[in-house]
Amino acid sequence: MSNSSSDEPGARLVPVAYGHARRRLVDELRGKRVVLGPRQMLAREGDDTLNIHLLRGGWAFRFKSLEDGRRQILGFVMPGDLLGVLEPGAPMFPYGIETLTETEILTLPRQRLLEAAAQDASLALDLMWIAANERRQSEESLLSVGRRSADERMAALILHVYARAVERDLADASGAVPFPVSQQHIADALGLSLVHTNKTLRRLLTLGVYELSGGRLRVIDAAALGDIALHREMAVPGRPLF
Amino acid sequence: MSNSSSDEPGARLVPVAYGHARRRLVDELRGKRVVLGPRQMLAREGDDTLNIHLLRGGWAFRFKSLEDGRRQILGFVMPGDLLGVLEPGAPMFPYGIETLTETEILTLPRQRLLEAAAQDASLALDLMWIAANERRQSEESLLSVGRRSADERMAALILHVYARAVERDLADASGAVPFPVSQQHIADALGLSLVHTNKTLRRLLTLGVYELSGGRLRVIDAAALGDIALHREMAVPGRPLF
DNA sequence: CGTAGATTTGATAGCAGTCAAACATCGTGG
DNA sequence: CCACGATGTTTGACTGCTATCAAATCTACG
Repeated sequence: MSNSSSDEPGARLVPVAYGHARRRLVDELRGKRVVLGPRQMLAREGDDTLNIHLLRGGWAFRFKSLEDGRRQILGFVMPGDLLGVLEPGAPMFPYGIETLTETEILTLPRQRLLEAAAQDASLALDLMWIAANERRQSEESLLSVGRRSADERMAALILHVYARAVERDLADASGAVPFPVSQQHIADALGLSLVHTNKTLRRLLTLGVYELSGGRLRVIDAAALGDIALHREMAVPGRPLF
Repeated sequence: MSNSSSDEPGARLVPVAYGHARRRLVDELRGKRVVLGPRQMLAREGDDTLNIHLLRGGWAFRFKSLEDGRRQILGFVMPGDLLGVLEPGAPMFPYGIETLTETEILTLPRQRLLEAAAQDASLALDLMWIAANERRQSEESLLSVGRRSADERMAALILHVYARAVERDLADASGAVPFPVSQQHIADALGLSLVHTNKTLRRLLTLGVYELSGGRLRVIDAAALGDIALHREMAVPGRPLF
């Protein structure tokens, strides 16, 4: 990932709270920084849950798959997201994680994190917030995949990813945000075939409501996309800053 | 919803921990017991999040819908489940809740619950467990709806609902559990049309792997259903008992 | 340049949706 | 006890959205 400054990547994401209790906590938990290249598996379905990862820079995605290879992308992961299994007692990852770009990851021993949360209600509440928020996002996807047409799903995905990226200050001056995915990834996120995804993307493109090229996405007409998607999603404020 | 004994309904669900700290907590939070008939809206999409509900008896479902009426059922809710928005800062319900049977509900003031969690890390961790577990279930559904065929989805749903109900001791002597839903509900849960749901249900029925009638479900051949669904889902132990 | 991966397009197939209507079930009222 | 209406289930006919197949570009890059 590219942070032009010499700052630790991702640091600007947490301008206020970083350096607060969390910093100490992260140090005490003996997190380890790791840098991964693109297309690396951070976790496979069924892996042990020993570690929890904090994505400091770069993009990845979470997915589940069926034995015959069909794959469903559960969500795209961007800097600031937490990756791991929070339920104490769950021995295995229920999903896999693969990087899309070079990523910087802070790996924490899960046991220590959960123990810390057992001592610190505010940390536990933060983790609860995260889990609850991810459930919300999953359920938004479930609505899309279950009940929206291809066009509608695409519009909803574009809006969702864009809003989330903007929220995290990933937009450049022109309003474009990174979205380093192939059409195959989009297809797997929407439950569509690659070919149909391409045709859908192309059809929407002629409407001039968004741009997607070179791994960057720009929403031009959010209202129009919202109309297409029959979409009225609202982000929840108050995300904990790690 | 019938407990022949004079016990408080649902009490047998928590044979060990009930009467523990949770009981006190529930009392202190000034929860109110409410009984609702079938087909009652416990919450609508967009409702304020003032209350969190604990389902003590009966069944309900959570759903999201699009403006034109299409509806996606996010999950079926059975005794012991918690219903509410955990993210502090979220003002509105992102989904609706409707009862399927007569239900008994313990309604808690959300603010008090969250405040209590902020004081009590073990409570916060329990809530985190619940949120994380619901995310897991949503994502299992997402895989189904996104990548499984109608037959596969149906098999996966049957297995999932059955396992969850058995886990909560809802099975009778014959191994049947309550599943008080219409085919329309199943259709909305699977992202299928009513007609196709009927045909799918009927097709699977001829295989003799399950029975569903009179609002009760019995799995006859779980292995066969698992093969159909390409399914290898595992429940996580350690659910908090409220 | 040559090769691998990604995008695009056209043709065809099929799973699931839609439409329409018969049939079943059940609670209610005459 | 049966008629009636409302809700839910079942079937058949037809449609169509999306998948699949095949192949032609396009792009990145060693």
